[in-house]
Amino acid sequence: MGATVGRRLPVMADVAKEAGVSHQTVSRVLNDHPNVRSETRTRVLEAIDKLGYRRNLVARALVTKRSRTLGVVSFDTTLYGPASTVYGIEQAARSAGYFVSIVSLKSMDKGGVRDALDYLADQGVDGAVVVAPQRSAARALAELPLGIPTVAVEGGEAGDVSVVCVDQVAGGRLATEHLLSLGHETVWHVSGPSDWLEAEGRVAGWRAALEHAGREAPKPLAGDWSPRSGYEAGRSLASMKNVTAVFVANDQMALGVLRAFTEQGVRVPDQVSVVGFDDIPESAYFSPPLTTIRQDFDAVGRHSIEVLVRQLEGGPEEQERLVVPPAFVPRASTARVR
Amino acid sequence: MGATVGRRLPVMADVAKEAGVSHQTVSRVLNDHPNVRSETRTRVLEAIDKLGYRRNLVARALVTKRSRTLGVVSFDTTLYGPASTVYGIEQAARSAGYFVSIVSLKSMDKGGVRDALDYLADQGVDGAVVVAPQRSAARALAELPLGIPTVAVEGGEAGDVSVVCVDQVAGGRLATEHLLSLGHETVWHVSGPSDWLEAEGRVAGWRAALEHAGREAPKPLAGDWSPRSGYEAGRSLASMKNVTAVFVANDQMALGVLRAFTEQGVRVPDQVSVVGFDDIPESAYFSPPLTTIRQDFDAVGRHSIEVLVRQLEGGPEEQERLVVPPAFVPRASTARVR
DNA sequence: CACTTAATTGTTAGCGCTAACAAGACCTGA
DNA sequence: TCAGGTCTTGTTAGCGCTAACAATTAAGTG
Repeated sequence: MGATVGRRLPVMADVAKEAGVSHQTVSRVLNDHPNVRSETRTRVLEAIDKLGYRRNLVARALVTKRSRTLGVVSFDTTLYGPASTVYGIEQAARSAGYFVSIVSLKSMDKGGVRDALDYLADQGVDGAVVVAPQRSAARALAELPLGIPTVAVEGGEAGDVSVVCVDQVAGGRLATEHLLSLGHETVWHVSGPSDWLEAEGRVAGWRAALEHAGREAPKPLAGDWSPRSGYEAGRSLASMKNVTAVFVANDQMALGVLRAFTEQGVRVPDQVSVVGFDDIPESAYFSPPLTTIRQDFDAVGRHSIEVLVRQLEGGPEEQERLVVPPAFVPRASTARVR
Repeated sequence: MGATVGRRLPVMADVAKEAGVSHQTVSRVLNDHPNVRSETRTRVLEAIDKLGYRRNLVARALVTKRSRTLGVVSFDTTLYGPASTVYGIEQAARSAGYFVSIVSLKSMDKGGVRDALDYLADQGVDGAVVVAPQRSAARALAELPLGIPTVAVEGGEAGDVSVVCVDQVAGGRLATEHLLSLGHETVWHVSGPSDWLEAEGRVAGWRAALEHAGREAPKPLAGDWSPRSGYEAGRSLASMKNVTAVFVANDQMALGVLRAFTEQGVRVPDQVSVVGFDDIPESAYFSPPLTTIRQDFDAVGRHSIEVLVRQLEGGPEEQERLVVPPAFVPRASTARVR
């Protein structure tokens, strides 16, 4: 860990001279080449330590044509879901020995996704993960000529890229079945924006569960994931007389629904049961604590990196599809109908 | 946007041949060198377009010794504050023409920060932003021999690195003064973990406002930012008779406090007023909607990049300190004392 | 012990780009 | 007309590293 000799950072040749070997031998030591005498290896290692040498990864990337950097394109990482997913991706990538370069987009239209991917490709990333929760993004990905191996997260049936996602349909079914099992005649639904695949999956699961139980599906109320839109849906629901159970497509909107119910004097879960989706850290402390469906974002992130790395490091190059199951989290916002 | 000729990606020499010039002229066009005949420039541009050429930024970085990539080290980007800050950083960096490489840490101890910075330096980043909200991280940063220009976000009086932060003391004062102005005799405080600079600043602001008004400061209750810890503090507070106003150091804990009060039959704001901190998207829909102090994370992120880029691009190299003011957001969780 | 084979090291070339210098084309004004 | 300058372009070198091959030395084998 010695100090640098001059003001110039030491390069491989400096280490070579110090150790009395050729720079190629230094390279061999650094790359764990088998055929290096252990005594020589020690000498080189000591020289590296003495000079405080650090390999120049840019030069290395130029010649190997691998940067050991992965790109991540995500929709608004301020939201809990994307943030958690990206976090999982980053952790997994780092422990697999890759750097992560992130592009967070305000809108996932085709142009945006293409530009982001071009941008990353320019930088020389070896592969990319695209968190593509909207149908538009998934389609863009399917249509784009991809220059680099790419994995889609929540990307629907995206062309010839591998996909890792949470089973949204199962989640919607889980929520709905829970409410039906409590004796509710039917279950209302506050959905996410129709362009989102996750929203669509949850609607499908809800509908399937109702149909399976032979119940009529009421017309879903459309939200946009925000607490505000949940609040508005909640006001509508509060004004109807026959609503006893609501499945809300995410926890933030569920918070808005709860707020509207509270304002209108509708007691949860006494009069109406509410189930959310996501299990954000706050939902256990809502009034009342929210029964919800947990998505394991961390697992999604980790898996996406596993799939990508498998493709990069000489896998069979075939398209994979990995589905992560959601989990039911019972809390106090649901109760048996009276 | 023509197709690639062979399977090999075109390089500068291919463009040069296509345009009938030397590769250096192509380089000049790409770098907006002044002395290129406009006719030649056009010819080169056409060749680039025809071949679908994209400059290899890795090779460029090797020779210029600038990668146009900035590193970001942050504490758990799953949290709203860090996530928003990193988002602001990323947007600002991109529009300034820089890539962003992110390392998100679970613990910001000295070793972690050093490793992260080394890691980024290895990758060849031109500079780094460290979101260092804990005292330990700030100290680590101050003591570390920094190889690259670095800016600290929320980093206290960090050695010789520039700092961008929100004025936490002013925020604490704002919250407390608001409560006092409503006629409350004193204001209780649920603080963040003592290792956090933000927590400390808020305590200081709270204390200063109370002292200025000649009031006794009660012993603060320590939390850890989580709703759970707020809930526990809330239960303690609910059991005391003389509590009429509480300033909670973040919105998540305030949610827990509200939950505890609701459970104990303490009505907010009729019996107790509550003020939070951060203004997370959910807080407008708490029960009741939370009066809070907003931090402009986006501005913090943007400013940190401005400062860093100024240092990188030949600024006067002097240490800067930029303070972003917080904003008071009145909602329904506070009321005049009766 | 000479002769093959393997282990270890060195030498050379080149990844794709920009910087530095060199050289030719083109303009001034006297 | 030509010396002096400015524009425009080309040539050469090299960033720091790894790959490919060459050269040297050590180790087996009959």
